[in-house]
Amino acid sequence: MSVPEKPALEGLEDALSAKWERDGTYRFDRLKPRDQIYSIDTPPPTVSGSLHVGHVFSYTHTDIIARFQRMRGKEVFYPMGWDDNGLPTERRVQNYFGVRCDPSLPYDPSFVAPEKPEKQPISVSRPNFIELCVKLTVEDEKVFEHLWRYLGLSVDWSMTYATIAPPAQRVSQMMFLRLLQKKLAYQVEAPTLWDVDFRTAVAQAELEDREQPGAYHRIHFARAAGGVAVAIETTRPELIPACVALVAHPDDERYQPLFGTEVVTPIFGVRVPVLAHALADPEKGSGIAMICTFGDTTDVVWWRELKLPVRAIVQPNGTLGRVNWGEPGWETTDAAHAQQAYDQLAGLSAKKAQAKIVELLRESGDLQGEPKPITHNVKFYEKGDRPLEIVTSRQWFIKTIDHRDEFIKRGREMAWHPEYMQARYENWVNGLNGDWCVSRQRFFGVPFPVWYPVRADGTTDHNQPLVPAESRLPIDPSTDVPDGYRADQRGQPGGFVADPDVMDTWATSSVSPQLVSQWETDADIFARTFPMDLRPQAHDIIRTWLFASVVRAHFENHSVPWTHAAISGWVLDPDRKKMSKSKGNVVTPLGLLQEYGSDGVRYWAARGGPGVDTAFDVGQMKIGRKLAMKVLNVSKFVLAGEQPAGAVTEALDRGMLQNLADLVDEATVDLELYEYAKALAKIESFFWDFCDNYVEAAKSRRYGDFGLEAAASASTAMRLALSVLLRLLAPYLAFVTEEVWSWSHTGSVHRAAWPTRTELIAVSGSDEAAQRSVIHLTEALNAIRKAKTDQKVSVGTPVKEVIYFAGDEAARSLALVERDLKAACRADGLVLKSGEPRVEITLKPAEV
RNA sequence: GGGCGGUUAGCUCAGUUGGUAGAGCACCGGCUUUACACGCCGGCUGUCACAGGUUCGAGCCCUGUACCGCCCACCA
Repeated sequence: MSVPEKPALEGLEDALSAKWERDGTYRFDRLKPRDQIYSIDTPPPTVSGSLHVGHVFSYTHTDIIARFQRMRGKEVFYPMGWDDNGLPTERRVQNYFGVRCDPSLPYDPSFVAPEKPEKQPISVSRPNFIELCVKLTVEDEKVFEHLWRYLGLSVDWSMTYATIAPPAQRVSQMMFLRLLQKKLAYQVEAPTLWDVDFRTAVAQAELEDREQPGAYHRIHFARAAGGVAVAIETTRPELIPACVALVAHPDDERYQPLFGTEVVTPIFGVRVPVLAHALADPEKGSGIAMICTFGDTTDVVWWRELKLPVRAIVQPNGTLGRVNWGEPGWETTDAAHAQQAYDQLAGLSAKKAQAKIVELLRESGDLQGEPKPITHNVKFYEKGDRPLEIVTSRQWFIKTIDHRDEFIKRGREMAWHPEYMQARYENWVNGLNGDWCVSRQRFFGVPFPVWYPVRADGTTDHNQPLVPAESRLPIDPSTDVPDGYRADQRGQPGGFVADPDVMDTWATSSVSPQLVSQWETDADIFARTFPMDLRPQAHDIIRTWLFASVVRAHFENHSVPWTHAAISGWVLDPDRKKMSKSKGNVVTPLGLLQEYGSDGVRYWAARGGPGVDTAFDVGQMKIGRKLAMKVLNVSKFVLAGEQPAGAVTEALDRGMLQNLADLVDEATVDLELYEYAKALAKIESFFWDFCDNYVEAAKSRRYGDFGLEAAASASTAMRLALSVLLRLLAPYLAFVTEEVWSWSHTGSVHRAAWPTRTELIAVSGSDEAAQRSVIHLTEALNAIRKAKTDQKVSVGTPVKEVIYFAGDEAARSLALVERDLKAACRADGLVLKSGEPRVEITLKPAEV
C-alpha cells in the first residue's frame, strides 16, 4: 500500500489476473437471493477455431456490464463455456489423429491414437472418437482461457462448461425427451435440405446464398395423346429424369389449353401432367417450369401441394443413383432407351451429369438453341462447398411453425439492446417456413437418446422409439442398451437398433441457459439464476442461437430464457467489411493486448456501442493506453506523500465534487440502460477536465501555499474524487484502476461499491454557486492560457499581472475561487473586471 | 421485392425533448510546467448524403431519392 516511484502499465495483466484468481475476486456466492443476482448466459466460443479481435470486442462489452452490476451490489453469475460440438471440431479431429468415426463399432477402451496420422484413416467407435475430441479441445480451452484472463474478463473460472461434456449432453437429451413426450419433437421421412459433402441434413437457419454461374437450357417436351408439345427452361437439365410434372400459373393465357393434359419428358419418355399453381411465375423463362423431386424448395412445395409422386435420383453423396427404368414408379414409353441413356448419368455428380445430359439432349434434338449463361443465387450450407441438394430422409424436427406467435410474444418480454434488434428477431420468426430440423448425420455431437425395436422380419419400427429413463442420461445409444434388452440383441430381429444421428449444434447450444443454471441438477441454483438476466451475442446468430434458446425455454420452462438480450456489432476492417479469416485481415488478439495493453484494447471495444459495427482502429487503443497512463500519473500525484486531512471547505473543491456527483448520476443511468459507450464518453471527458483544470488549479493550494486548512480541503476533495473516478472507470480499465486502488485500499476496486451522489454531497454539501465557479474557472484558465500561448510563453511562466474581463455573473462567481485562479496562472496580481471577455497580461521583465 | 441500420471535419465517432455544429486522432504552432514528453497549451478543419415539406427556427420531425452494410424472400 504505497505509491510506486515510477508507476507502469507493463505486467499488470499477468500480476492482477493471478491476484484475482488467488483472492477469488469473481467467485460467485450462491447464497445471495435472486434479486441480488445478475446472471449471464455467455456465448461459448468455438474452440476448434481461433479467437479473433471480434471476440475480444464483444466479450469486453459483456465484462463491462458484469463489472458494473457487481459494483452496483449484484452477485454476478458469469460462467464461461466452450463450444466443442459440431463439424469444425469433428473435421479437425479426423485430420489431427487420422481417424474416422464408425458408429457401428463397439467402444475400445484400450484404443490409443497414433502419434502421427496414418495414411489410411483408422475407424473408431463413436465413444472413442468423442474421447479424442475431448482430448484435443482441452488443449484449445487452455489457450482460450489464458487469453480471456489476460483480457480481464471477470468470469468465475470455477464455472466452465463444455458443450460436448456429459452435463451438457444430459441437459440436451433430457430436454429433447421432454419435447418428445409433449409431441413437440417428431420424426418424419421427408425431403430435407442436404449437404452432399458433409452428407447431413441442414436447417433453414444454416443456409446462405451464393452467386453461381449457371445457364438456362430450353428443353422440348413432346406431346402425349391429346396434348400439345411445349418448351420449358431450366438451370438443372440433369434432373429431367426426376421430373414429375410441369407447372404454370393458373391465369397464364398461353398454357390454358395444356392444363390437365400430359407431355412426355425428353430422352426418358415419361408421361407427366401439366398443372397449374400460383407460385409459377409467368415472367420467368417460358413461364412454365418443370417440377423435379427435388431441385429446390419450390419443387418441394409444388410436390406437396399438388400431391405428386417421388422420382428421386440425387443420392446423399451428391451423385445420381441407379434407376431401373420400366419398374413401378419409373414407367416409360421406351424403357430400353431410357435405361441406355440414364446409365451414362448414373454415378456422376450433378455437375458432370449436367454436362452429359446436355450432350444427349443435343443429339436427340430436344435442346432448343444454346444454353444461355446466367449468374444466379444458389443455396449453400454455410460451411459447405457444393450447392445444397434436397434428399428424402428420416429426420427429427422440433415444432416451430405453429408457435410463431408465442415466440414473438416471448421476444417482446425481453429488453433488447439496442431495441431495433427485436425487429430482426420478429422478421426471422415471421419468415419461418417449416419446423426446425434438429438431426444431423454426423458423429461428434449429442446423440439422440433413442433406440428402435427391430421387428421379427428384420425391419426397424420407427414408430415406437425406445427411450431411457431420465436418470440414465446422458446415454449413447450406439453403445448403451435400452432397458429390457441385452447388448447382443443389437441389430437382431426382435432386438433393437440405435438412432444413428446427433443433434444439430443449435439444438444443443440453445439449452445453455438451462445448462449453466443447473436446471434439473441443482434446484437451488436454478431458482437463483433462471430466467437469466443477460444474453450477450452477435446479431448474425439471432436467427439461430437466440431464436433456438427462446424456443427451448418457452417449451420447457414456459418463460423467456433471459430478460435482456445485448446484441453486439461486428468489427470491421478499414474497408468497412466484416473482419474474417478468409480475407486474411485478422489480427491475433494476444498480440494486440500485449502491444496496447488490455486496458487500451478494452477502451477501444468500449467505444463501440451496443449493436454498432465498429472499425478496427489501433489509434483508439493507443488513446485507451494513454488514458490508462494518465490514471496512473494523476493517481500518483493525488495519493503520494503525507497529506493533511480535514474538511472540504474551498469553493473549487466543493464545486468539483458536486459536478462529479452529477456525472455519477448520468453514468449510472447510462450503464443501467446498457449504454456503456455513452457512459465512458462522459466519464472520460470529466476525468481529463479533472486532471487539466481542477488538479492544476488546486495544486498550489494542496502544496500548502495557502495554509494547512486550505491544503486539507484540496487533499480530501481530490482523494475522494479520485476514488470515485477510479470506480467509474473500473468496468472499462479493469487493470490500471485495480493497480491504483491497491495503493490506498486493501480489497479489490471491482468489489468496491459503485459511487453515489450521496457520498459526494455528504462531503461537498450543495452549493450551486460553488459549482458554477468551477465552470468559470475553467473558462478563465483557458482564456489566460491562450493569452500566454499568443505571447509565446509557457503556461507555467510567472507573470506580473493578469487582468481578466468577464461578464458580471462570471466575475462574481470567480471571486469565490480567485486565489486558486491566481495561483494557476502564476500571476503576482490578478484583477477581475466586468466587460467584454478578454485577457490582458503583463509579463515580468526578461531576466538578464 | 420486404425489413432493419447507417451517411456529420482528412480519419474514428458523439450530438439527449427541434434553439448559434462537437470530441479525439491527424495536421500546424508553442512549451523542460516540482503527477505525467506515453506530457501540457493553443490553432486550422464542415453545402450535417441529396431533394422537398412542417416550423419563427431542422443534423434532429415528415415525405421521397441515392449510396453503404446486414437480415429475409425470390432464384424454372
